[in-house]
Amino acid sequence: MDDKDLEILKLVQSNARMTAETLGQAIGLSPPAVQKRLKKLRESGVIENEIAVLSPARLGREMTVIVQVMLERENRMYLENFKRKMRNVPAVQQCYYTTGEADFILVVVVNNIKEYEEFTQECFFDESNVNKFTSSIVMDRVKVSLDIL
Amino acid sequence: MDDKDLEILKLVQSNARMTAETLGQAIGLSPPAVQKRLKKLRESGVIENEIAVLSPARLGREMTVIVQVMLERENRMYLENFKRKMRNVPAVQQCYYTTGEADFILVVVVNNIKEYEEFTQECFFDESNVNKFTSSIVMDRVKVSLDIL
DNA sequence: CTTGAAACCCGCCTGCA
DNA sequence: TGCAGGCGGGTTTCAAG
Repeated sequence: MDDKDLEILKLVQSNARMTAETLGQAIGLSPPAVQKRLKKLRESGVIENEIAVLSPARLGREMTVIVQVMLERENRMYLENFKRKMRNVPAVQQCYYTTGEADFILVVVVNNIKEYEEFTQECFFDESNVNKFTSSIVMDRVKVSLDIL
Repeated sequence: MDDKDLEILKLVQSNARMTAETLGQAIGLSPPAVQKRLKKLRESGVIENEIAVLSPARLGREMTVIVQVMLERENRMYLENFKRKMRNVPAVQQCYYTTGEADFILVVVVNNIKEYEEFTQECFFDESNVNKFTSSIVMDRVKVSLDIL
């Protein structure tokens, strides 16, 4: 992990389709050298995976909601149950276990308000440990990225 | 956009490195056919881009904070200023303009608490229109994905 | 760096609606 | 007749020596 690796990461985190040749001339390295570095970065887990980012709008996913969830009881079993549920529900794009007022903060993506209502029914009312939750409707997805460099 | 396209999207949204051949035999299509569909999906913007997902832990980005921001004044110019700022600050991974108590909800990724303090100084105190903000420290990134299918 | 193998891209042709 | 799938070429990219 040196500066060259970091430069490669900075580039591929916003575009994974760059060829080794393009990357190479951007940072001053031969294509095979770049490929070897990429291979190591993937194997070591620095690059976790490579994904296609889809357009929510083009696919009818018009609605994003950020939800703060307060649980009833906070013992370990309930926490794990809730986490497992979140991982398995497709509408939940992101789930964070946090300090502060809320126990969990979610980013939920659905087609419309009806689907959101169904989601809350399934996850927050039925057989659940949720005490309270507050929903914030997203009016503008100002910035959405996973870049960390 | 038919079922085959949707199947392709479902696969590539979690792994963009699948070859056209692999995709083809998963959904019953020849490799060239898959490539043509991918090309169209990219050109039409259904696939916005393809990115490498990096490991925050491996890169020292140990700290994720979810921030709710209430602005002082909500007129258009201040909103746009704030949005522009968020887009330009690298620590801000995500920024949503929302209904509800908070005007904006942010996902911020930093190395440590000191960097977070610097971030708040830069974005919330100096020459800014921020009335109040609350920080929730993330203890567990239970689920982080961009999948929408 | 060089080489062999594999994946991708671009024609053309065919079949079907 | 127009659109989508399949096949073949050449070209680029990838991966091992």
